[in-house]
Amino acid sequence: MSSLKDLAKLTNTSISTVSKVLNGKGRVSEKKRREILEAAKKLGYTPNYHARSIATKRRVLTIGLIVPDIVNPFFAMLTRGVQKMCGEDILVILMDSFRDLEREEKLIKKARFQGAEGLIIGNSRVNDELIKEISQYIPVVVFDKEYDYENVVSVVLDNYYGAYLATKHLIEVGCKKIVHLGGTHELYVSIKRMEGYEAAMREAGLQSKVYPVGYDEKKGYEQMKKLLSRGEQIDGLFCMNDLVAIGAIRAIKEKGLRIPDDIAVIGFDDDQELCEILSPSLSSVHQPVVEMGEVAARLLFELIRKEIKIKRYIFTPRLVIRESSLRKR
Amino acid sequence: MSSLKDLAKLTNTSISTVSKVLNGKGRVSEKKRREILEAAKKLGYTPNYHARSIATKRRVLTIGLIVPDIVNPFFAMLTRGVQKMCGEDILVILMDSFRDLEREEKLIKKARFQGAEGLIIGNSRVNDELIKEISQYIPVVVFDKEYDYENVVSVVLDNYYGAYLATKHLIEVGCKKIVHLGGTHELYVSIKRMEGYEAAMREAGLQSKVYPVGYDEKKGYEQMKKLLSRGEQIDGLFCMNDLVAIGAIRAIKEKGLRIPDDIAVIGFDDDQELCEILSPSLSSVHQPVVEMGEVAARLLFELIRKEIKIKRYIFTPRLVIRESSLRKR
DNA sequence: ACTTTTTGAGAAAACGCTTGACCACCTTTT
DNA sequence: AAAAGGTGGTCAAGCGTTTTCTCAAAAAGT
Repeated sequence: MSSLKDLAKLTNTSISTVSKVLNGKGRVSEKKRREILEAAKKLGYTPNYHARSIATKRRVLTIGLIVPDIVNPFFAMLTRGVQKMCGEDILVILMDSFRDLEREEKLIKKARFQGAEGLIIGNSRVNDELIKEISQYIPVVVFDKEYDYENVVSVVLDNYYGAYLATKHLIEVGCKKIVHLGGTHELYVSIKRMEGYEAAMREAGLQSKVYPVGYDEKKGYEQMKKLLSRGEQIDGLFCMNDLVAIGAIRAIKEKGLRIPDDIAVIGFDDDQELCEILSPSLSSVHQPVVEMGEVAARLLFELIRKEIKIKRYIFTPRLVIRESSLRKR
Repeated sequence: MSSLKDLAKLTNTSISTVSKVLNGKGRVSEKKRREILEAAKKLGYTPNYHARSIATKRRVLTIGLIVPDIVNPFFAMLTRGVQKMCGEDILVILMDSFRDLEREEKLIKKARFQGAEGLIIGNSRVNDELIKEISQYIPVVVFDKEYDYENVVSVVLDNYYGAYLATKHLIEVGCKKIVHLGGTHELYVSIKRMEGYEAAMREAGLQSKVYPVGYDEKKGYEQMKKLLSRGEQIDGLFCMNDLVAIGAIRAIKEKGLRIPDDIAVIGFDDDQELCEILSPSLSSVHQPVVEMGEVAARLLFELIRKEIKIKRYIFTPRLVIRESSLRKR
């Protein structure tokens, strides 16, 4: 990499002159200007952003956003919310961990050495110790899990309540044999959703049945197919997210069963565009994701400026009932 | 913001000692160490990343990725591809323009002052002059449009051919009155798709009918509803992307028409997860988006290192036929 | 008690850049 | 011809770090 020094040497001028030419400041003769510009091109000079940044004392605030899967609409919308709050002057470095735990850990550890002054971690599976450690160095906002560390703020949806609402709704439309296709037990979100489901079932005196599945359409399809083919009795299905629900629906249709009459289905996340597009349209527990992203970013800024007031921000979910669960009793 | 200097002053030590403590290097007495750590906490010291970066001469390569809409799966997948190629050590600053032209321009202009050493611009509507100008300062990789500027590389899908393929397919399954729901005329992609459609129609001696619509489900729905309600004769529909197709399908269903028997529909982009989920599943022109993202990133690196060989990289689309167009003649 | 080694701490250069102060030289004015 | 003003350019300080070198003081060895 070439520097101003190199350019100055090459053109027999001083560093300051070169700098002035390149920035269009001060007065410099046309001749020298040309020479310098030419030399710059020849050496392929690029200004060192860091040096400039420190010389001008202009600090560009940079935050890191770590998501497990940017293609998942949930995280895409989260990202959108964060970006909205960041405007044009705060930088967001996006890191997709591809649901790879090892990669996620590396990303988290490296972030602060890469300029991030704060971290928003969407739905993580890394252990608490790492969060604790990293939060000693830079502030962290996490989703869907509450921590009691000083520099960590949680933005969570009340997953328990959302699951409870969904399950109760299924019960109300007359389902008796309600199954829950859940996520892995590593994830706080999954656990809470499972608990909410179980609570509603218990309350109604029904027996709960939980199958850990995963997060995508394929997993939902496979699991549901398996369940149906071994003759499991199901008339209601609460899925841990919309994608799983969609997969399950595919399996149900393939089996020739009707939705919602044979099996009523409800998802979680409420990716509106997706849910409404489907036929039958998919009932789901709505999370105000974009808003959550905005709040996360705002809280992170406050945390960075050390003017934080709260430790967590809880959003309350809302049930969106569509065709997939609207059964006439 | 506090600096090492402040800490040194506060603890009556030197800058170097403070630095050593904070980095756990060299030897420092336990007493001083404590004092310094405490002061650091008190002042809320955060190391200046830029200063460190320049002192250690470690340059973190940073690139900017500008997309019009991260929630759109196309761009989400693009992002994923870019991230894949970037691994853990190259930083991606993501900027969502929210399809706001003004914002997009600002983002592009600012990027280089914010540390980006290269720019990947996904599907832009900004004028060529801006691209030309900015590419004098930092290398640019663009999608879907070919430029003849020195520092710009294009990664494009052969949109013309894709549209041609799709239209021809509709013709082959027996459609006669094929309508194209297109994007705006500002976008190169849209134009190419329209041209491909028109070419195929001309070739078959059919009359083309193009309606500029937009990019999302709602727009597709509204336009199609309008067309149907005014009694337009349609038996085939080529949509400029999947979302528009989905909206159109909703309108068609609402009208009580069958797909593909009354109207065969085909989309563009082939967001697999989405297309397969639908019923009927949606035929679409497939773009290898993730791969395109990877290639874009790779080319950008080469451009930054000035070892670029090519000016553009063309991907050839492939038709994925599913239920929505599979009509028995 | 004297030398040698270890330990703790500071001074200073360097990283690449910006910027205000400064200075020669050349014009123009009076 | 002297003063005043304009050019074109250099010097040097400063931004916040890291890191090597140096040095004094304390600890250990003789």
